[in-house]
Amino acid sequence: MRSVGKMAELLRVIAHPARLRILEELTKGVKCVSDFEEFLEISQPNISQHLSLLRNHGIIDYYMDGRLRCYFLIDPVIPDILELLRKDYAETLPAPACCPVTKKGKYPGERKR
Amino acid sequence: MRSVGKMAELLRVIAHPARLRILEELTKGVKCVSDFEEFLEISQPNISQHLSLLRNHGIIDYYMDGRLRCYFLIDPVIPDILELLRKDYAETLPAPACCPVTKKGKYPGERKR
DNA sequence: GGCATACATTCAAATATTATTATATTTTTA
DNA sequence: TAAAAATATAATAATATTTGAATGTATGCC
Repeated sequence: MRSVGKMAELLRVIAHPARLRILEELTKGVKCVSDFEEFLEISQPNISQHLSLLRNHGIIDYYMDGRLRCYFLIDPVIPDILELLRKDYAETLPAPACCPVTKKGKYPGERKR
Repeated sequence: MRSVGKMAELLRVIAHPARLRILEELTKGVKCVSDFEEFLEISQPNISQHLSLLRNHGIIDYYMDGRLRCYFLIDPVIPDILELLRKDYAETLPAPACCPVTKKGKYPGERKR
């Protein structure tokens, strides 16, 4: 079981639009840096920096193909997280039943929303 | 379908150890601020700051019970994400099949790991 | 009304993240 | 072997996040 610290670290590392798009692409297959340049409107060094961050955290890896670096996903939780994020939830969660569970609480007052 | 920017924003907001612990507790039921003080080793104002951030992003809400604020989850994706993060994955993803999909690539060279 | 409780807000300092620019590295090709 | 291609690294500047300290606000109770 992952610690809360590790969970936070993982989320922090993927919580960036460019990195999410990189990961989305990698769930479809191997991609090299120049492939990413085609659809990310950020500079090449910046793409490399995002890729390095993901690799340093064990989320992706690469192999060499001539002078290309072919990146691919290695962390299996990533496709699952992306699938959840794409999902549409119709409703917010049901409001809690009338009586608060909190230790000090008594009968609930007005809901402020 | 959530935009990549919205996905990143959601992840960024929950990607903090204290906020993850708050959310873990809230998946179990309603909690007020003093309940959180018992297991988070951070100051009361800091707890309030984290709660405000989560509320400003539509992840939690509260109702008043006398002078207690009873917080509860409203974003339905949160329990699902937490469940995924708790899950243990035995293996890393399988390495990609031998031939890179990348446009420019030829036959893969040595894997550098 | 006055005090205590429960909690929020504000401001500032410390720290972390991000993007930019310039430069370096590695491999292929001519 | 020199040049070009593909990519990484380093340094810096801009921005965002986090925390701590002080103070503010609302509610219930005496």
